[in-house]
Amino acid sequence: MAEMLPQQRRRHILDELNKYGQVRVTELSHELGISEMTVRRDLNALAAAGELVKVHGGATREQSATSIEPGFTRKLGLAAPEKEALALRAAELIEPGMSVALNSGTTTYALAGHCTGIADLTVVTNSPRIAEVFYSADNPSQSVILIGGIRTPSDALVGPLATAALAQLHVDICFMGIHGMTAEDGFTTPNMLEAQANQAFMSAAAELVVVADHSKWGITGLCQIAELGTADVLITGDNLSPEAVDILGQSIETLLLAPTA
Amino acid sequence: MAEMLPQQRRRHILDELNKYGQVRVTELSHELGISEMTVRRDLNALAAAGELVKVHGGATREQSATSIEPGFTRKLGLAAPEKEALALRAAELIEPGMSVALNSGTTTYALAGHCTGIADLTVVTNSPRIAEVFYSADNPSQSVILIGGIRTPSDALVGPLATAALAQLHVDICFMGIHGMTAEDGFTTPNMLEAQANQAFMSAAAELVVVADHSKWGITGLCQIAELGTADVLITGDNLSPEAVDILGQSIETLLLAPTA
DNA sequence: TGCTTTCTGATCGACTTTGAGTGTTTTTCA
DNA sequence: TGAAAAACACTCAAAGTCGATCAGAAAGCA
Repeated sequence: MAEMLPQQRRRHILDELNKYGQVRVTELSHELGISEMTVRRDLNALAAAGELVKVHGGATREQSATSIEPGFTRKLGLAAPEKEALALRAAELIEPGMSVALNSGTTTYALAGHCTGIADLTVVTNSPRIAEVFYSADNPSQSVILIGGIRTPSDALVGPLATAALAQLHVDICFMGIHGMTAEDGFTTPNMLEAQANQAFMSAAAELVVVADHSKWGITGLCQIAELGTADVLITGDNLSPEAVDILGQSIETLLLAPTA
Repeated sequence: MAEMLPQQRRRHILDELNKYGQVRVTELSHELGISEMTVRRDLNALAAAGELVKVHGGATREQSATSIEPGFTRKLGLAAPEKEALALRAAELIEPGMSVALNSGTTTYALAGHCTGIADLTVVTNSPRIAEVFYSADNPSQSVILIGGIRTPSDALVGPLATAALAQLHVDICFMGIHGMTAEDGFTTPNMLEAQANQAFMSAAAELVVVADHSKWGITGLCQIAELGTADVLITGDNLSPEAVDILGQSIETLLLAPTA
């Protein structure tokens, strides 16, 4: 191997990494004809730049999508206390015997955990993860309908199959988690197909309850699901700014503020 | 297997776990070419990180260990070697670019583990667990359609929603696991709704491949799915009795016997 | 040329990983 | 129930890896 500029050398390391998914210090040292110390220095620089992840013996590519989805589990941990409060407040709206729809989201996921004890519940959801909560609880008086479709990264089943299935169903109440809400743009989500599925949820429900923690206010996602006024009830945290509460109060009939402290 | 960095090794363990739902210390040791002690250390580290749950002999996914799911996981363990052999044989029938249907079952679950690497695959299934295998693998060239419905104890989504969804779809090939088969009653299953869903799978597929280990022969479930002759291909173990092979050969065009030893 | 800056390689003590030995615990099966 | 087999955890020595440090080499600049 001819002499290489440091820049080329690092480029080469990244190429190797892309080719094999891993590089080891000893191999690079031998292959490039440089000392292990220099290889380590290169790896350190590349790691600092976020190009790779150092591990004992060498380095690997960052993405670890295969292990645990950070998208869902981690997000649940973030605003967990407030989400729990919203979920508790939402669960109070559910009576035994009702049919309930839960779209996919971390707040509705938290809500699901509080619903497994309610008798004679029929649950409709497009989230395999939420369905799993009820499967595990195995409450014989409950029935769970999982809507089919293709899965988005945020664990929602969407697409033609999902909307077609929802068109056939009618539920008493739909709890809907969203990604953003503003006075102008209403409820929004970053995923177009999810927005479509959520609209199908709305059509299938006699009553629409939107659950959204205070951090959702002021955020506009790519796609509008509905105007603010479409929701019959909005459940949010009592740490929402008074101005926001004021604006929301004008559009939405019932505003429930869950205690967050 | 090339030398692996510890980090990669652990990821590999998690991949195996996602594919098969369980891993064994001895198998991993042999497969990765490392001592059992090192495998145990890896499992301990992964268990400490909450990525899996250690059990005697190996490790399982958190889900199946905490939630009571005797129907599925245990059954997989029983005839695992033969099921694996069938799955391998079945996977050979799949070409890149195909659309494939997998009904719910332990054999098709095993098959799913061998399909995650096939490019441009479209997978249709009514098993959340099988869908999860593909979600975890996260192969960007594959798309997974999960059929909706209500869930049976054996992890199948069935009912009107399921059959309606399948009526809209057409796949090149359907792999179907069954519970019993005899000359008189054909392929059978104990669950009526599952039988119905399986018939919908058949209608949606250009080619029907039934996968059934030798223990299924002579068993009649409550509900007939189809006559023996309906299957284009039957994949079973070579430890099936010669008489059964003879009878099956008369009804079914192609009989594939997977080596079980 | 002489000076500074940057890069490099060797050394070395500290740390990590690994597999084998050994005794204990768990499981299996008669 | 009890013995054999399998799986387990603990420990230790060897091998491998790491980063701090320092001296020399190379490159940039006046």
